[in-house]
Amino acid sequence: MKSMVDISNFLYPKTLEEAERIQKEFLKKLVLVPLDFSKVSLIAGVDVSYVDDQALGIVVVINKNFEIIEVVHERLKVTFPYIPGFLAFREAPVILKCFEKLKNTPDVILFDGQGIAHPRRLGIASHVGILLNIPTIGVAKTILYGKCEKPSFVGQATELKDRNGEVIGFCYLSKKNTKPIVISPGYKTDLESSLHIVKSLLNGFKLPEPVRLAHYYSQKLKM
DNA sequence: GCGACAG
DNA sequence: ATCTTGTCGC
Repeated sequence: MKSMVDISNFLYPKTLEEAERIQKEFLKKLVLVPLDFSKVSLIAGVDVSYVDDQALGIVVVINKNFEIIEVVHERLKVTFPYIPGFLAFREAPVILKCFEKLKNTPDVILFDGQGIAHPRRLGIASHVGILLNIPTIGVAKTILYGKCEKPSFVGQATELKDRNGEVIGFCYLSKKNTKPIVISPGYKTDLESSLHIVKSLLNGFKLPEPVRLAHYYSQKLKM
């Protein structure tokens, strides 16, 4: 996949204030529209793990039959600390590096983290989606921002709402004896389509297959 | 000022 | 995320 990202400026803020300005600027570019899963053929999953001060990024591309089409990985020294609300500034660099190497162009990308379920609507899924101009969805293991009632049975989705009561995502019980996952649209997807797509990719596991595989490979690559 | 707080 | 063994539940 060809690199079309004008890296450098907004990728490495020097202060939190600068990072917040970038998020507010990116918010203007945020687009939330339905994504027809029937027109999707390639789905990517992204994950990042760490070894000392090195970030290991992984992108796994599968088709709708859950067959692995491509896997790429890259390493990059981390330059930004982990600060809730600013995860993208820590992980986007190595993720973008992976996409520069990727030959396929996925129709939608699933992230391990939030989409718009974020204080400024700019979780890592939204952030990277804007940079790549590819539809994205956030699939997190815990809530960063917002409140929702706990789903009580497998398959139930409860609305995740912000302080104003606006729905920004869903808490979804994808499997028995597990914690609900947090689903939110990232970019060029919406609430309904992001939930539908994630459900379609579960394949019996807690996390959608692309994300599960990405996490699996990122861990295995360190052995 | 006191909690909450993706990976 | 990462440091780490066994263990409860399906």
